[in-house]
Amino acid sequence: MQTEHKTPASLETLVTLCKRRGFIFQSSEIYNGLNGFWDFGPLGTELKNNLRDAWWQDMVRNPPLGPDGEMLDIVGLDSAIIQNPKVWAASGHLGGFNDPMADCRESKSRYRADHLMVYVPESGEGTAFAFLEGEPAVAEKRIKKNAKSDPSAYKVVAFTDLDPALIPSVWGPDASEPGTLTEPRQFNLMFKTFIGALAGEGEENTAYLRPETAQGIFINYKNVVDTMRVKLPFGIAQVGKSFRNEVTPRNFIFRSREFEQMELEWFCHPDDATKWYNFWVEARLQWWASLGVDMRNLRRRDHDEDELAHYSTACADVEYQYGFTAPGFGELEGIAHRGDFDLTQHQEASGTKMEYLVQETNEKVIPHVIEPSSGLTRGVLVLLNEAYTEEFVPKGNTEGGVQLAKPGAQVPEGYEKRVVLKFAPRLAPIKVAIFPLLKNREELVGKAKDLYAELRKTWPCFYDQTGAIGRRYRRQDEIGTPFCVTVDFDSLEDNTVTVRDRDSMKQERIPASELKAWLHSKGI
RNA sequence: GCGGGUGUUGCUUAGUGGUAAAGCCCCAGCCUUCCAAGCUGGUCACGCGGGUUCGAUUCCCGCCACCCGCUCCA
Repeated sequence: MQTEHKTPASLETLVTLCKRRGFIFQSSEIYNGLNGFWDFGPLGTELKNNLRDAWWQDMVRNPPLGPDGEMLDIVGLDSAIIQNPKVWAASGHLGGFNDPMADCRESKSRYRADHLMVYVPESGEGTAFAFLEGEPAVAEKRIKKNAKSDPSAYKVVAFTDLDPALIPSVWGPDASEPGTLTEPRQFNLMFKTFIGALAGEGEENTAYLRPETAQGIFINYKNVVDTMRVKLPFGIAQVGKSFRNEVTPRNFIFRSREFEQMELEWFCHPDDATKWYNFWVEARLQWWASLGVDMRNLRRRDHDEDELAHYSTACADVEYQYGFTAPGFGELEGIAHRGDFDLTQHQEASGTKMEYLVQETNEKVIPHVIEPSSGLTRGVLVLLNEAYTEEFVPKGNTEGGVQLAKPGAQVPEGYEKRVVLKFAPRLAPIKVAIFPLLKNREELVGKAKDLYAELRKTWPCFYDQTGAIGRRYRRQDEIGTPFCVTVDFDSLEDNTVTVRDRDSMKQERIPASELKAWLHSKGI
């Protein structure tokens, strides 16, 4: 059945709901928060774990069948967050991205500070004129025109060596007045730390929090090949935290400085790499759809050649129409064809041979790598976006059914608004809620608690006896609990219970003895 | 990092140079035989730090966080 296409929820709506219902909190909130960091509350933790477990189940333990219907071999890994800094030198994360940069506030240009030179008046007083190394003409012209002076009255100083107090009097290369340049700043996005309790903050003690989980896989590639009897092609998967010192964390948990990734590195023969690349792009798109994400909100976007990263020969993103990007799309997962870049880099930097011997042909190859790299944190945001639904439901009963609320529409006469998170049952933080119909009847309460004690052995459950039954249903709707079980007076007679479905709001009477089997059949 | 905006309880709002009000939510009690009912009571807030002032949630400064636009996203 083709369902109506929902309008994406605004970010503000989601942030508010997440806080109110215990999904996601601002990190360090009681100390005014910390930009770019978020804490997962009780329900957010369950949701995130469920997404992670679904990925692990569907990628490592029971991956999809390959392009020729064959079973794939993928093994798991959990590498350290802090690795030898040489890893990041070899991967390219350190080199070339570690230079101090200066911005021009006016022209918005960004300069490598070590490429900027400055004409400073010998007297030390007055405007100084900056120019790009090797292009002093602009500055010399200005000295004559604006300072009515001659370059010989100036000395040339590197911008990086300039007294910071003089920066406000520096005239940038393409500014229309002095004082628009910022102080040089480091732009490396890796978090630095220092190893050893007594260690100083010297270069020799510096280490980095990993900016991606992928490198932990590459540096263990040989260990896995030597111990796990894997044969090409095979995959190594890892889920874990990564850290990037983003210039601008934005959009709730979409871009945060601490986040989680779910990454697969698929090692294959170079001749087959294109085939596997295409396979994984399609497989990953399908996987998100299998979680109940509306295909109309997903799309594949192939990177243009000029936006490919230095390591990549092809890359496609799985994009999602987030509320804050709509009608556009934002990245959810990237599938990169990394070629043999990483293994070759580590082979050269470490001296460890990364070749794989293909027994059948006695051929030694450095495998090529296809990397489906997915954001677990972003995945949670997608699930929340996708699940969030506003509906109009008839007051007092459910006979009139439910209808999707249009943004800004008035609630129709006789209806009221319901907020419901329509998570796939597999992903819902709480699977079953158990209620006694009334809390002032001991028999109902006792039986409901017995049921709760039994069900919580198997599933995350929630017991609630507070308020009217309808209120309790709505509370569960708002956190996405797929099933509510109510013990009523009939239950005392014939040992049946009612199970109320979150989406249809319909009830079904089930013998208590069959409840577990019934719930299992619903995919929770 | 730059520019603009915002900041009163969990949420939505009111208000004031003399430390704050309401609705919803939440909690407790009563009631209630299935979809946010009712009654009674209750908890909870002026983002943080300075300054001015006898006194600041209110005025000023700084900071922090969030939102929008740039920038960034290897």
